[in-house]
Amino acid sequence: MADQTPSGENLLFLTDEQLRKGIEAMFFAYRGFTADPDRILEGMDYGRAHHRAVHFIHRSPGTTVSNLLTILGVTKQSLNRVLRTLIEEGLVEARVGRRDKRERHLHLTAKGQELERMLSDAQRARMRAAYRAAGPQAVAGFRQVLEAMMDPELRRQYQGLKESGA
Amino acid sequence: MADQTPSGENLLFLTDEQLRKGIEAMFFAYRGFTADPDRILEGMDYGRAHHRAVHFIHRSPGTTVSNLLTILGVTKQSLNRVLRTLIEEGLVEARVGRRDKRERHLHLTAKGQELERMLSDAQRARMRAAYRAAGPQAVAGFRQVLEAMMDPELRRQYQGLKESGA
DNA sequence: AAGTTACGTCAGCCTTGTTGACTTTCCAAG
DNA sequence: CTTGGAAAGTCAACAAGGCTGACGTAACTT
Repeated sequence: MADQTPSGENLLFLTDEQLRKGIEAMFFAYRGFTADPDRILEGMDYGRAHHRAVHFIHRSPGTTVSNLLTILGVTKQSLNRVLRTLIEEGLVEARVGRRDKRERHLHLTAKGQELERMLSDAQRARMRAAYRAAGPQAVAGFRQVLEAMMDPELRRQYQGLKESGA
Repeated sequence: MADQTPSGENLLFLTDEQLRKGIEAMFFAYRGFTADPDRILEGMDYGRAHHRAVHFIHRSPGTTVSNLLTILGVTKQSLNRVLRTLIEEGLVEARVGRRDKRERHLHLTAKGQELERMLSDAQRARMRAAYRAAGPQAVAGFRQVLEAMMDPELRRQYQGLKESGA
């Protein structure tokens, strides 16, 4: 219960300096994280917002617009602009719901899947390299800390995506 | 050298599914990461870009404009817009260089430090909670993976920031 | 004296986010 | 069967924060 080493554990990893380094690590790593897809997208008519939509439609085929809205955390006007171009250009198909005809169920077309694969190949290549360099133990820690950083609401969204994997 | 379990190690953490979960974890965690400062900033005249500038000026007092440019990875026009308002509103002071009078050395004023503290307190509180929940082992892994994800150029920038820690 | 560097600035554009207002469609409950 | 509200789409306007290109000035370097 003492102020120092409260549970006999070394708490040096909770110093402000360590926390600041963690913050900066997130900042720089996120830049790397988005760099490859951004590079691929530039020149095409699409951007990061399209990538996100395509990713989650791939991830949960048949998802509805409002589902996607919740996951992406943007307004429907914002999402709609993105979705409209994806549909117009034949990357995404919006099927009217069978049960509830107000809903649109979103699917990637062959062309959409092709783009998704290009983007996620690039992004996974970087993740794979990082994972491999750091090792399984580090990867487990990485995932734990990231999960703990999420808002509870988002954490549930995240965990709800199929194949939660331990 | 076989295709399966190449080094006798368990490589299940490198499956596409695991990599995708990692990608999604980054996405959702980054939202949490920026949420608190964003909340504080909204309503003020500032945004995320101002936060970043203030953070790195605090971190490296006396840094020059072009230094900051490199770290933030934006154009000088973009940074200038942000820096101008920070200087006008008395959060940042730009001192003409003693040795090289072309350079401007950036410092936070008392008012600037006050904002920096508000923002970083909020952001560190979340990091601290996440670190505490995950434990020191996990934190080490977290940092390792993030470093491995950075572009080499950015990794050097990151490591160059004082108090590298381990 | 000439060239280069650091910084600032004007103008204009793009992407991606926001509000607010309104319509259409459709399910479900009274 | 009507009606209330949810789901989706759309128009308009705006803001933040990126970008490019073109210039200007002061100061350092060769």
